[in-house]
Amino acid sequence: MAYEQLKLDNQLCFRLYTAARLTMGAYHPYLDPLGITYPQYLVMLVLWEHEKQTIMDISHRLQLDTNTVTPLLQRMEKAGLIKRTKGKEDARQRIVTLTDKGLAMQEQAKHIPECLSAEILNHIGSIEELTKIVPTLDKLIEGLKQTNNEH
Amino acid sequence: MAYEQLKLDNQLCFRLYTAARLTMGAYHPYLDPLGITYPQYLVMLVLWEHEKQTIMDISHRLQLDTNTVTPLLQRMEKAGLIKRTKGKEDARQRIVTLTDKGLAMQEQAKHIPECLSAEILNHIGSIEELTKIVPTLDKLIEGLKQTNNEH
DNA sequence: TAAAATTATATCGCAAACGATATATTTCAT
DNA sequence: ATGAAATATATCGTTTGCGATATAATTTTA
Repeated sequence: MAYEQLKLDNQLCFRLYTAARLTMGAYHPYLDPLGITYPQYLVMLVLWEHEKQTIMDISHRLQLDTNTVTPLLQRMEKAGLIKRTKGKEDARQRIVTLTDKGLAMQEQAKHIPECLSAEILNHIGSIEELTKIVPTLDKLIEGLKQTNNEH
Repeated sequence: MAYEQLKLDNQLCFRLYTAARLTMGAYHPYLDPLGITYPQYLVMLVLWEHEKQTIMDISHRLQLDTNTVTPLLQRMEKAGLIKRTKGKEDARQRIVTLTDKGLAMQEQAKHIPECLSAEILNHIGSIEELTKIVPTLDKLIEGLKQTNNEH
């Protein structure tokens, strides 16, 4: 009935879309106790790596536009995880820093990656198989950044 | 500063999340002329494969809950792409079928997959490398379905 | 140096996702 | 056959994601 290339099972993107959503779902049991969502967890990862960052830094790092990141950070500020202060050198910028609460959360979060790995390992056999696809995903991401910039 | 395992570059999920979003972005130039979004495109793929489906069928196929699919289908019905009729045997069910407009869209859409492939190929070198990760993604997805059902 | 272009962030509106809850219909148990 | 459990779908509320637009500060250009 349908064209072969239009079948759902032949769509790489559908797999990425589904894998991404289900993986975020798998984080739920670990992030709920911390009171943060998966995108907020990503922001925390970025800030735990480098304490002081502008909105631009964060949005570049996460490949998200500021119209997504700004409200995200506003909610995180309201939750007491971060502070947003005006830049001194460039007053357009906002400097984002962790609060004590945000910094302390790192200790509670440090086991999350291995918990996730263990849980997936239970159902999939080998983690090596997953690490093997990382370089391809990175290439794809780099390629798509360019593709999307052209339009 | 940060724990090694908490670094963003060590997160598989972040790659999936980013790859999925950027891929959806790459569909934009092709889906905009059709007036549909990427999730709506997925629903069309499902319906082009099997004309008559219940909400359950569609949501199982796309791994989405009905609370996502129902509003999606309502918008698609308003756009004149599908019809939703009460099931005759089981009145709880809704049978979703394509309108003429929805069916005709298949012709306009049939080149989209190869356009996407070509575009990615431009920036990444080989499509084979991408097809190689498909079995791993499928295993991951199956594993995550189970993981998420346990909680 | 004043106007124009650029840059950094914010706001708005809409479409997804998804947890929680509600409603209607069917099936099951007694 | 009737009340209870299960099933299919819908609704509500919140957070994301993102295009479009606005605002404020900086840099560039004439």
